[in-house]
Amino acid sequence: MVSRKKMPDRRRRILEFIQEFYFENGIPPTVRDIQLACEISSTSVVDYNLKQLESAGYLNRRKEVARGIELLDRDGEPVSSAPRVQIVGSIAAGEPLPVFSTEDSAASGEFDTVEISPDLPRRHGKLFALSVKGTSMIDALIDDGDVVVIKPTSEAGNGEMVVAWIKDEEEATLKKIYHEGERVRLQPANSTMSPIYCDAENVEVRGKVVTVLRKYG
Amino acid sequence: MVSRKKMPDRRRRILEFIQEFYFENGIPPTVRDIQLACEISSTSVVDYNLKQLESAGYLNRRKEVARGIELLDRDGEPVSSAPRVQIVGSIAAGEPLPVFSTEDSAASGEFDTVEISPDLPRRHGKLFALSVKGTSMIDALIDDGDVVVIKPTSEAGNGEMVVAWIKDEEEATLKKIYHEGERVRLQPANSTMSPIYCDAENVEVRGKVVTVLRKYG
DNA sequence: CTGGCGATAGAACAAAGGTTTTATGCCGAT
DNA sequence: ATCGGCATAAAACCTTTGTTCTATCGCCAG
Repeated sequence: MVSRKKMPDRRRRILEFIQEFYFENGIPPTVRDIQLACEISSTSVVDYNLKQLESAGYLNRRKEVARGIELLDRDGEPVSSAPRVQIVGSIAAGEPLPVFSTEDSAASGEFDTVEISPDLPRRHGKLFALSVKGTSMIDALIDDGDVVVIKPTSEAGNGEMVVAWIKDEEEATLKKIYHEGERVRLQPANSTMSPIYCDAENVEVRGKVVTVLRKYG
Repeated sequence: MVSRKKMPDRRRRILEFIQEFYFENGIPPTVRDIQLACEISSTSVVDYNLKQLESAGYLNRRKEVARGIELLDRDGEPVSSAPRVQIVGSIAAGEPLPVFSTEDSAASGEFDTVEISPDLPRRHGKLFALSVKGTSMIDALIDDGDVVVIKPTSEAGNGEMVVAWIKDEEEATLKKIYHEGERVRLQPANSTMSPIYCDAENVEVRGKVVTVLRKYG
């Protein structure tokens, strides 16, 4: 994370223009596109400001490459047109959930990934995914082979679908959570199934489900 | 729609490389990037093939603009970074499905839309979506408020999840379809539900489910 | 006042990259 | 065989575009 504070009007205007241009054209603007749009008298001024923006962490510049500006998000990651999240493991009742530290997901690129809708990371930030094994989650409307996209968090409001770790059982499940005083109710999404009640101390929320991806065909 | 038939290997390779490059770098390749990657001896050959691809409707080229290649989908629309499909109506057992002509969906912009993963239109072409009302589809792992993304088609293989129109009943359902000689079995995804059997003549496939979108939180 | 610093200018350079021109090999149809 | 369309080549050509150099202006602390 880099400094993100006050910035000259013109610089801000340049940044906004880049975003707008990229959105409208699918390719980044050239230095001279920026110069024209922002009514700047010289390309060197654009270059100067781009360098500032780069060291402030707002963008990358590929050297000596036409349209080499690459916008970065607030984590310094490139704003890709097709964001992907890693499938860091699988989840199934009775089996332990793999260790997932939010941090190391950027490391090792040996995970499978799934493409997700671009507005998800915009709204929720860093995400990861779990592959669902078996039909044991069918009560939560989640089938074998589905992929659940998870936002890491240790807190969840009532009714949210969460990855809950039950310490006693060393077991992870996907359920709706309801806080009821000293205890926690883990509620399947299907009314024909009965809820599970646990001591609040015994349940640890690992993340909440943001979306489910199911592949047909 | 333009001709989409056999194409020389090299041409196909070029097209694939462009897609790959764009996906990996967020910007289109240059003529020389293509030349290098596809082991072509001259930029003019690349140019020649690009012109062919352009008139075949696979891409646009912005004249005299660096990295001016713009990929098109099979309807000739630019491949946007965040494709959206229209929610043309809702579906619920017992209620009629709204009329949806694949054509007019481009008209009137008064529909709600949902953002979808970019690779869906790449793979399936034109899509639309239906909002699911009520929990009557819960047997198919689809909850109230879910949105199903549909690829319009009148044919479906065994086991595919389809929007089926039952003529007699004037009713649309979301089920897995199995062709069994003279009749058709419409199978819920949940084993506790019984299949519906219909005369093959009485069932009309309107489209197949490509994905389900569910919003949490 | 004056040196330092951020921001702006104008102009020119040089590499990157789109386009064109001319020539050649490879068929399949006539 | 041979003519014409299709695909490939090699080499320039020239616009676009990233980069650099030098100079200026406003502001502020010392």
